[in-house]
Amino acid sequence: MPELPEVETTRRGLAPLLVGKRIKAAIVRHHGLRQPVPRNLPQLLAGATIRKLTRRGKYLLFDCGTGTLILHLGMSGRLWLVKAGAPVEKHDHFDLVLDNGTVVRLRDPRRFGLVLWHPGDPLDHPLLAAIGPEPFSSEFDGALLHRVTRKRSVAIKQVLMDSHVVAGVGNIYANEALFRAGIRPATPAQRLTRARCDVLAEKVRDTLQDAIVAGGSSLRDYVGSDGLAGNFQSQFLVYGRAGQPCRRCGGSIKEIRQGQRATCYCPHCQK
DNA sequence: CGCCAGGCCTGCACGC
DNA sequence: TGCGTGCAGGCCTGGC
Repeated sequence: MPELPEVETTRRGLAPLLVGKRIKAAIVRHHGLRQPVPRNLPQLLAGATIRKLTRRGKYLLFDCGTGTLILHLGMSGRLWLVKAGAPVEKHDHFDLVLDNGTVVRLRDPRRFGLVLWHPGDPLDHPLLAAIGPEPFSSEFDGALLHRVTRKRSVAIKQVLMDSHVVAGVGNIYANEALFRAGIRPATPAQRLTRARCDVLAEKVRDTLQDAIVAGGSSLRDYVGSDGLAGNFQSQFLVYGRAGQPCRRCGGSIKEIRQGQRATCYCPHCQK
């Protein structure tokens, strides 16, 4: 499911409902996520007040004063608010029970998500410390893309999806941004000129921004924290459109595989 | 049955 | 030897 726009949509939907609220209890129904959920998490969270809800890459960070609850939605995770007593379904692995009669619920069928605790500054957590700059920060620009690609022969699409280069860009938005930039996904990264890196950085930001405005993309079962589906998928230019006409030139969108991931592009518009 | 799916970490092989 | 880089595999369930 979620790349940066979906995580940010979730954050924006939940933050006003959670910040300042007190956690009555935390319920872990399944400890077997990508990493084990800490056994003592309920004790750490009970009685804490949520001070802030922020995001770093695809990680959600709940500032609880004494430490931070770190949450990742993996491929199939969804986080939303339900009323206390709402029926629990098969893959509802984690609940934060608030003292106002609502519950923050994590559902994650594939269990590639994470629920972790970190005392102190969450950005020091090993999983977060190594992440590249936020795409909307001034640190991420064409100069950075140009610098980090100089010695890399791997395809530019795989560089975009490398979270150590830039945070939050997954398969969908890498495909879409490359189309907007007019760059072939298989282009060896080191062959991009500085000018093309400038365009690409700009298009990455534009694509993510447009997706956030649309409330993210809803594929399969993803819905936002408010239960509403995002609709950026209706604006996809290439992702999932193999064999369909390019919205710009009318030619046929092509699909290849890169690193076991589907890549879609227009051979005419992307060089 | 096999293959595919929005993520991302680890370990290994390789070349400089 | 050490480092960066580039792959493949693994973690899971569900849908086609």
